[in-house]
Amino acid sequence: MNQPVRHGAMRARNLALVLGEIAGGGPLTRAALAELTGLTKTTVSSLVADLLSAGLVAQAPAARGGERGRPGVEVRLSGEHVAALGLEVNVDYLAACLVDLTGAVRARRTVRADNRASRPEPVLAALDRLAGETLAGVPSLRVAGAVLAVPGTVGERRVHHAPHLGWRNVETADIAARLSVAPVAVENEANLAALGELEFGAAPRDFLYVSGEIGVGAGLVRDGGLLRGSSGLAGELGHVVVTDGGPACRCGSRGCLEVYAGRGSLPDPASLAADDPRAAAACRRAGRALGLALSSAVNLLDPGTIVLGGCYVPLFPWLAPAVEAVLDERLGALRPAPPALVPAVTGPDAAVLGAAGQVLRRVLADPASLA
Amino acid sequence: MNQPVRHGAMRARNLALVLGEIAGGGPLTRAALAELTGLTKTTVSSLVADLLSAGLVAQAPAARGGERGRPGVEVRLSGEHVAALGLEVNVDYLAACLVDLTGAVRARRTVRADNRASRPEPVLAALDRLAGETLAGVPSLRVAGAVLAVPGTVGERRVHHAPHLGWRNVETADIAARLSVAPVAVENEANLAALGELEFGAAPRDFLYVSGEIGVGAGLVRDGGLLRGSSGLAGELGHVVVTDGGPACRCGSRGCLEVYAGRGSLPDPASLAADDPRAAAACRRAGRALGLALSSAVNLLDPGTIVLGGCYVPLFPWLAPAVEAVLDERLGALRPAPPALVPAVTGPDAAVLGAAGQVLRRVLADPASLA
DNA sequence: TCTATTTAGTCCATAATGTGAACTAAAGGG
DNA sequence: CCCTTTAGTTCACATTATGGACTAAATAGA
Repeated sequence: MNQPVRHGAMRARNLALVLGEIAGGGPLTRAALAELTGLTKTTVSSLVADLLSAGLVAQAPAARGGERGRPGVEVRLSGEHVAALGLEVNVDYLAACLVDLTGAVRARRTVRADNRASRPEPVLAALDRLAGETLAGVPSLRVAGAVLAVPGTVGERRVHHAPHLGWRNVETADIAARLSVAPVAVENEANLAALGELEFGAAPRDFLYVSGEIGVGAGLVRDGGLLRGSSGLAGELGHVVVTDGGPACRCGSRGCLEVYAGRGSLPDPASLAADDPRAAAACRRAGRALGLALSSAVNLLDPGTIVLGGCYVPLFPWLAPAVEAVLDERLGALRPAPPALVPAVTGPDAAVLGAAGQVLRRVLADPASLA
Repeated sequence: MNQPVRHGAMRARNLALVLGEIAGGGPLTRAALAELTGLTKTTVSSLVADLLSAGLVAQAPAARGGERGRPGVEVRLSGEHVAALGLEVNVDYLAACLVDLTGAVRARRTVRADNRASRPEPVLAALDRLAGETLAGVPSLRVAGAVLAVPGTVGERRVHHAPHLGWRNVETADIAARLSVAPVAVENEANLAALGELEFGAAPRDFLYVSGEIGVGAGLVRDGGLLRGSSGLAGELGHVVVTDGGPACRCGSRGCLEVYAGRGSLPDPASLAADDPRAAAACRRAGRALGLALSSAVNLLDPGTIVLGGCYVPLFPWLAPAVEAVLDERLGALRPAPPALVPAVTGPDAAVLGAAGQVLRRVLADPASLA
């Protein structure tokens, strides 16, 4: 941010501006791009030429319906040259997926693996093999980088603590050194799931994603970016107070949301479908606790929408009424209306997809670094 | 953000870069600026010439202690030309203050006024008179703009709701039209107090400011900027759950923090100084509630530091131990250490100072708009 | 005191980049 | 077949940063 702006930086920004319009607004002619960006036709032509030679965009004559004038040439994102790798280490599986610039998933692999109380080295070796197999199927794409999703707290330079994996203070640089792609970034799984929902799901640009897994996490997406916190530990919704002095939580405290609404406290969706009244009651209890914690989160973060993901998705029809009742009750007078509550649509792939999406986002934001 | 970058924008950024270094790093010579910014001496000289002719900086020969070589000319912020107006409408007073570019308070006025259940027009007329009087004492300064602090929720274009003033849906444009300065922006009082603490207090760049008044508000400052929420309603710490089903709160819900730790529930600092055990016990109760709410806030927002402001400042020695005890208890295992807890230093002026500071920040971020 | 050295700041030719008007290209309409 | 319309390119020009040469002003040492 505090870098001087030279001619190169000016061009880099304009390159990103044009590429961003192409990515956001479908295929566009140079003339339309000039109109949209405010740049001259001359400049747009020159920028598009750079994007073409970098392989980021492709062009084709525009399909048109009888308008007068010379037909334009439409420029669109090219899926044929650049792609991004999303990786995930989770408690009982490893996953990799390759997504091209257009957002199309070109290859995907998942293997079961018990990573409880594991050491990073063998897990990363297995992950690197999986990544290699994933790339092997689609050899012509240049991989612009990878992002790794881990279920734990991730700071600037290291994974602070991933309790279910038993990892503590694992340096990002060490992780990167054990993988055959570069560059590699590491990010919290719930955060990446939130971004996956943003880019591959139906979520608006501004929402709180709640990831219901063994633990409960949350990622706040604001204007397309994540709230990370001063040390990357923001969004620990699972340890928000529900009952002062309630049952003990594995974090050492008591009455946290995770105790009431973690996967361990939720019924099987099958028994709900079978109209088991005990399961429905358990869902209502969890929903009330989730509503209480979310009311605090809404007061503090003011998200426009709340997206329930992970294991909350199949339970959504039973969970949502209780959550909404508490939100209505607690958020009445102060704000116009409580945020909308919706289920996630990306499913268990959200985190890997979000991880790949982060790489794509970096490419779109700074195409000059590839050209 | 999605604007094309032309030569003019390039220069504007570099102008801001140089001015930012001058503002942040005290008086600096052109050579030092070139070193710090990465720009060439030539460019720095040209940029400084623009800043000088805009009246934003002044220069004077450097005081030096026997080094060899030609002595440099030190460039520093000039307090003689540009200033900012901070304004505040609160429940029982109006305030205005004029701060020059160096951050020095050049004039300040406060008048008592009962603004409960008021209409905006007469209040703004009185505020405009107060602003006029404040400016009258210091006629040579050019006022670059004003920011108005109000105790309520503020969105992009309007004040949504200021319950204690009885204002609802008051348009920012209408407010601006009734004041004799321009441009005018409006912002929540707790948010501006947070920024006041940032710029005029001792807070780091990254903290949660808790404003204890009749209600309890909070402003999260991250990297020098504010977390506003999707509709400007973030930071409502006062209505975070402390006890599900606790005593009724004026927001219509129950067991909110405000019930336990609003000004109405806190003892008089004088009785604490007189060692009244009942007052100390009340403080401990409030502190425990504040600690519970803050533990949720820390889990969600991960601030590096928590600054207690407003009426919590005189109570800090009695309040802090209870708050810290709860934070230690609830945040133990997950993060390295709970955030530091410190009292605010700016006092009741925090909001007006922060308001003026916002104008200064805008000038520093975009000096080209004035030049 | 004079000269070398060092550091600050300016001058000027050059390079990068966007602008805008003129121009060329390619379509449809009459 | 020519006119009009729209797309895209060419070229002279403006703006701005660069970098080396130059000037300015101090101290150190002979």
